[in-house]
Amino acid sequence: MKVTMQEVARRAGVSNKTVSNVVNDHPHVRPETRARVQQAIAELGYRPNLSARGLRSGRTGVIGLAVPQLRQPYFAELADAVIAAAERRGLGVIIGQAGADRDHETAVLANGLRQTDGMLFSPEHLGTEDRHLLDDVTYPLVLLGERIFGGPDDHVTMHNVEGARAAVEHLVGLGRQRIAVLGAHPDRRSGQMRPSDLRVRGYREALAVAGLPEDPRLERAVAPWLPQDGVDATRELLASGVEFDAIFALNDSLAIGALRALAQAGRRVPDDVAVIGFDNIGDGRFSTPSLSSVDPGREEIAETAVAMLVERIEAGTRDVRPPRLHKAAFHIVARESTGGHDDEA
Amino acid sequence: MKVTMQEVARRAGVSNKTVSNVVNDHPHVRPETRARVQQAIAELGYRPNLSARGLRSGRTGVIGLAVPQLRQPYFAELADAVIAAAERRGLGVIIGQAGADRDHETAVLANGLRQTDGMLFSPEHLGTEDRHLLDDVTYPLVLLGERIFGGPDDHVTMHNVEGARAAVEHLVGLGRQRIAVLGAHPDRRSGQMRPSDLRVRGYREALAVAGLPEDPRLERAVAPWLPQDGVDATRELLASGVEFDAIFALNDSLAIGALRALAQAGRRVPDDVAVIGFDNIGDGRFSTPSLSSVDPGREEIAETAVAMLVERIEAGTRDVRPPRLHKAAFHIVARESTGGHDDEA
DNA sequence: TTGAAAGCGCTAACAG
DNA sequence: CTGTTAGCGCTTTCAA
Repeated sequence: MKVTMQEVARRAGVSNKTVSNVVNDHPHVRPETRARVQQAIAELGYRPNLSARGLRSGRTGVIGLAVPQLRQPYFAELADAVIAAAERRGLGVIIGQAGADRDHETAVLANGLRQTDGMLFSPEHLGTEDRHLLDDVTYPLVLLGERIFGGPDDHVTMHNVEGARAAVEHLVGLGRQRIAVLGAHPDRRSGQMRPSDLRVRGYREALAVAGLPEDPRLERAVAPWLPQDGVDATRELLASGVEFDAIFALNDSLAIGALRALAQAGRRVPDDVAVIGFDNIGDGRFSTPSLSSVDPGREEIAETAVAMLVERIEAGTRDVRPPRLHKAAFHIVARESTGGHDDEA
Repeated sequence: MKVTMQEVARRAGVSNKTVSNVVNDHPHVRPETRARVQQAIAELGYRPNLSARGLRSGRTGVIGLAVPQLRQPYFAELADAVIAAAERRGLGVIIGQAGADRDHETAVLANGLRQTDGMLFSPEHLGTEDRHLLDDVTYPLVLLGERIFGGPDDHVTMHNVEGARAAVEHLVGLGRQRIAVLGAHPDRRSGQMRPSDLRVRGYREALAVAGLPEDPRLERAVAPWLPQDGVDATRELLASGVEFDAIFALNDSLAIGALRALAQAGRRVPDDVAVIGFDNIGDGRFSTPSLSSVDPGREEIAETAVAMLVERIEAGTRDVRPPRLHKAAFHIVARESTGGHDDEA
């Protein structure tokens, strides 16, 4: 069942050092010796014990990824991309769900995920005011999203402001004048850098550029950002009686909820109301109508984050280099919900 | 940065054995000694090295989960549930994507996922004909789904035949007589136990019970089971000119594609065509119309699979006990696409 | 180019 | 109740 390097060495008539060299593709092994060792490995079914290797080398070959919940499509797709990026580098990925509350998130950050060389962390509840928690972190860490700023860690994020602005400009370009936004944060403390704050900022910038007035009745606060919340917010918007001819939902789940509530209320999309979301999750391609969105560059985010984490891990310590910030390229995906041509299905 | 048990022991004025006892909640430690050790641990910021523990104990405290792709909602939700179940037992989960092809799946099975005590494996391409691959597996393994039968491993799966039959009976109960099925396997080799084969069997059983004739034109082969495939299959069905008043899609992604294709073709759901899927993924609640489905008991599957794997791991060897098969309880969720009351949104 | 041997940090006998 | 000690399987000097 469990074969050790010793046994392979004995079988091949060499020392374990030589076996180790072969296993790790070190040079300076005579071809015939290598062949003999490889045969012994095959015959015995030897598989290196990664715990021992990890103990010896101080590396586990595994990175952690902490997200709020995998069942949210955005995070599932992100995890998919992260796993693929890690696999390309021969790394495994342990996924932790930091869950619904702040305490759980704090615990995940404090403990890291077990058995990993470093972690990618996408906080939902922790903010810049919790920056001090980062001081106690002893492992390489890359943050996803810009919830926590000012720490010593690398960040990989998206163009929240610019993407939102482009989304609203897209609506303006369709001639829409009364554009509602869904998903502003209920707690409007200043100085926050939550995705909601940034995307609302982009929304306002676009209005300003277009010379359209801001109307507080069009800014709907909702949290969290699940489809049901989109349904609720849209119903409230409809019930409020305020006129609107477009909705910018701060993520696609909200937008999908909005599509549903609009359909139930008999509003046609995009004729009566144009709808655009944010994230470009897979579901948006097949909703009815298909959903326009801001594609935030998920693959680029995953690839860059893993690359940065690997660099930090290989550098050995956490703060050798100044923190870096990478923002992935975004683009607008126009589908039926904004009158776009049905691009795919 | 890295504190060892030795240092904690020195600081607390005890031996490392005592520290070990404290860390692992072993009994027989005087409260005051325990307190002293805990204080030393806190002061030094000691964290046990899991590689060392793993090397010593032969356990890593991590299990593997191999699925085709995390971006498919069914697998994302399954992974979500598995991670939660594992976390309850203090275990981590490494997720591997066995991907699109058979070779990759074979490789994952052969190698296991690195650094794990055992694996949950949900094969998509491997079938019973590949059962011999299981002979070479040396780690505890629990299979999800019934693609591979006859090996020594535990299985956790769903009531594919019964669930499908119930779905079709639901449609029959609505008075539908011309029920199409989407997602039969293109390669109709006999003796296969693929989900598609089983669900088609349930479909036929329900027709037989209802006294409805089978019609090959109503059985549409499609693979894989992504939304686009549902769109394509539904378009072909429409183009074929065969009459139908209901669609049973073998999974929800296909069903969502079908809803889309029907909407584009101007067919009303459920008035003209009732639609039901299988899996009860989250998206179905918010599609337009909301999607009826068979809920396969995902939580139960995850919980049972993890429990079985833990048992196998603790038993030590792979074939101490005869293989077990667990099928989770299912139930029909009736939503708008079959004229059901809109239960949630 | 290969061998011998020393640990990595932890757990579990075994002693006391 | 607590200390001593021997490895777990691997990598890696240091020699040969």
